[in-house]
Parts: sequence; structure tokens; C-alpha cells
Amino acid sequence: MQQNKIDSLYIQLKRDIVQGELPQGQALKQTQLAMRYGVSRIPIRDTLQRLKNEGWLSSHGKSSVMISPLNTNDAEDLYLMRLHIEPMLLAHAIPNTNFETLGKAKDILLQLQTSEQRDIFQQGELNWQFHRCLYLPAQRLALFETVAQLHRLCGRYIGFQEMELDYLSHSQDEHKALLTAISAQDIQEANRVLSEHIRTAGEQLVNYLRLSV
Amino acid sequence: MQQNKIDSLYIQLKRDIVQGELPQGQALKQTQLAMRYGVSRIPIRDTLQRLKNEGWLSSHGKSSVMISPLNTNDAEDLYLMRLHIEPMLLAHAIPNTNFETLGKAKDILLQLQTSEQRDIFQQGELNWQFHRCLYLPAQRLALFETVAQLHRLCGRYIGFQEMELDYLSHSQDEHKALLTAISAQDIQEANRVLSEHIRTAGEQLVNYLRLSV
DNA sequence: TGTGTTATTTTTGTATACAAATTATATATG
DNA sequence: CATATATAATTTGTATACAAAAATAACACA
Repeated sequence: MQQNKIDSLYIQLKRDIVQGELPQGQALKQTQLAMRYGVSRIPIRDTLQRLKNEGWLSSHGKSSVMISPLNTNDAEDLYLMRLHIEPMLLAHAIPNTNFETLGKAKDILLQLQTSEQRDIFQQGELNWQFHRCLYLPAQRLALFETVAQLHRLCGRYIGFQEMELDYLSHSQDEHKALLTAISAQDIQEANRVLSEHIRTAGEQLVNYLRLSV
Repeated sequence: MQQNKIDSLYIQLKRDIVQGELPQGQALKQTQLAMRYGVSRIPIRDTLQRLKNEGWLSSHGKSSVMISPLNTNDAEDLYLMRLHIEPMLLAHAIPNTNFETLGKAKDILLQLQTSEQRDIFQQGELNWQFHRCLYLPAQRLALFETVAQLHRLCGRYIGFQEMELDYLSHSQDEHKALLTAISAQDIQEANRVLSEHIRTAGEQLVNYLRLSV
């Protein structure tokens, strides 16, 4: 599989951004990155463009990019948008949800449970995989892709929302409640839980950012 | 300016997609496109990746792309999302709107008015420039970029929403009403007009798509 | 005839080389 | 000394060449 090569470059770059391994506020040099990751500038350029399109990088000067600064307003808006959009997607998904999907979601929850000591980046990825799994049956591409993009943007703020020690277990409770409501085909209740889930995470993140940034 | 070169390639490609000049449902060949537009495969690859990220192209097979098919559900969802999100952005923008912005918006409206015989692609672009102009003062990057992306996706469906002969004049009336409400700093009224504007355009597009696609 | 397997062709991904543009540095001039 | 201008450096964009992968065609065999 060839896609894996550029995908791993993409993932590694995101990891290094989250963990602060790359210089902030200044231009990222293609040549430097190419050397660092042991590839030529072409796949670096591809990855930089992708990350720019996904909002992790923003333009610096005329033709360079830099790591997008964290921003409390952005975080607030991201969660507000998710609050408005994700319930629409979930409502479409629930009638099409089968046992396979529910089983897969449970598997992911279990992985999350047993990953407390695993790295935070992996936890964020599993969290998205869980939601993604529940949204896929909706078969609504435009809606799904918008939600996916919002999650990708939220991923930039990971490491903050996980700061609270009890966040993961609280979040897991909500995940389980969500699964229960979906199993019962109760769209109303599922969306109530989902909205609360998003609201809580958003508020916690925003509060933390206001204090620390 | 060097960015113009690749930007014009991007615009030309979108034009050709909207006008059906490129084969639908099959893989777009990089070499063919490179010959067609008189450049090498590198800038073609960049542009294809960009258009893929923006939803105009979707993957075909393992590593190729094709023109994304039009889809009534997607169109419906795009307008529903705009309906939920754009008012949030406008509400942030209105308190920061100055006379310069209002003037610029009026200029764009005038251009739209006098462009009835100009091409439809240009009209769509002017329409976005108008909205964009009113949203920029909000200074909410994440929110703005999401709205921009939704507009880019809606642009794929241009040529359908303009089919109705009276659409442009009706739309212009709503644009003017929007400007009036913003001038009066009346967020409530502005958002009422905006919501109606989006709803109308969306319903018209969806109805047309249901009949024709 | 249909199906699975190998060979061939096509197409895409990446490295390298070079051109264009941007940024930084030095120099001149008021 | 500040500012403008010219020159050198760095950095990005693009073309070409080659490697890897994917798609297609040819073939063998049941």
C-alpha cells in the first residue's frame, strides 16, 4: 500500500505539531522538513498543503506556512458548530444503524477504556473513530465530511481537553449513554446525550484555554 | 505574482467542471490535464488535491480522482448547514461592520446587477464575494472558514439555482434587505433576512435537482 | 465459457534539477 | 541615522526523469 507512506508522514507531522516539536509562529521550511522525515520536498509539499487545507497550518508571508496558533474563539466556535450540525447527522444515521455498527462502536469504546496510559494523540483518534463509526450509516457525504473536518480541527486542541483527570471517564459514560439511546432507536434521547457531550467538552476546553493561553 | 498561475489553473478547472467540459464518472488523468492546460503534472497534482479537499473531486479507484457526482441530499444538507451556521457568523460581524465594508458590499451588488449577461460562474463568485465581505468583520477564523467551505461546495451546484429566471432579481432584493438591516445594526432582522435568503435558495435548488437529476 | 494468474501497459508517486520568487543583507543617499 | 535601492541568499514552484503502484490485457487451465 503506497498511500500509507504519505499518510504516516501526515500523522507524524500532526503528532509533532501537537507535541510542540516544531517551531511555532515562524515559517516551516520544506527542505528542513524533508531532511527531518527522510523524504524529498514533493511529499512534504503535499502534506503541508493538506494540513493547510485542514486548518492546522496557516500562511506565513507570501508563500510559506506556519503552525496555526491556538485560539479560544476558534475553539468555542468549533464546538458550537458541532453542536448545531452533528445532531442532524446522527438523526440520519440512527434509522440505518445495524448491529455490526453498534458492535464496532463498542469495540472502539473498549480500546479507549484500556488506553489510559497510551498517548493522548491515539486517544483523540479513537474518540473520532467512535463518533465516525456512528455517523457513517447516515450516508450523507457532505454533512459527514463537514463534521469530519470539524473534528480534525478540534484535534488541534487535544492535550488541553484531556487535562482534566476525570474527563475520560466522564466522556466514556456519555459515550455509553449514546450507544444505549441509539440501540433503542431513540433519536431524541440520542441527540440530547450527544448535545450534552459536545457542550460539556467544549465548555471544559474553552475554560481551560481562557486560563492557560 | 506567482500564486496567480496556480490560482488560474484552479479556477479554470472549476469552470471546466461546471460547464461539463471534463469527463464525469471516470478517472481524471494527470498527464492529459497537464497537456490540456499546458503545465507539468506537479501543479496539476496540487490543484487536484485542492479540489479533492474542497469536495469537487472524489477518489476513483485506489489513487485517482473523478468529478464528484451531483447529489440532491448533499445539496439539501449544504443549505441546512449554512442555515444553522451563517447566522452565528453574521451576528459576530454586525457590531464590527464599518462604512467601508458596507460600501464594498454595495459595489459588489452593483456588479452583480450589471452582470446579467456575464457568465454564471462569475455571478456565483460575486455572490460569494458579497457574503464574504459581510462576514469578514466578524474576525472568527474557524467559523468563517467553515462557511467559506460550504459556499465552495455550493458552487458545484451553480447552473441549477440560476435556472429560474427571476432568481437573480429576487436574490438581489434579499441582498439589499440584508444590507439595510446590517446598516441599522439590527442583528435579529439581518439574521431573519439571511435565513430566509438561504432557505429560499436551498429549496429552489433542491426542487430543481429532484426534477432534473 | 468462465475464472484465476501472469505479463504488459498505463498511471501515479517521488527524487532531482532548475527557474522564479521571496526574503535577507549590504550599500548608497538624503 | 533612517530610508530607499540594489545585490546576494534562501526558499518555494515547476519541469523532467525515474520508481512504484494500479489498471489492463493476455494467457492458461478447469
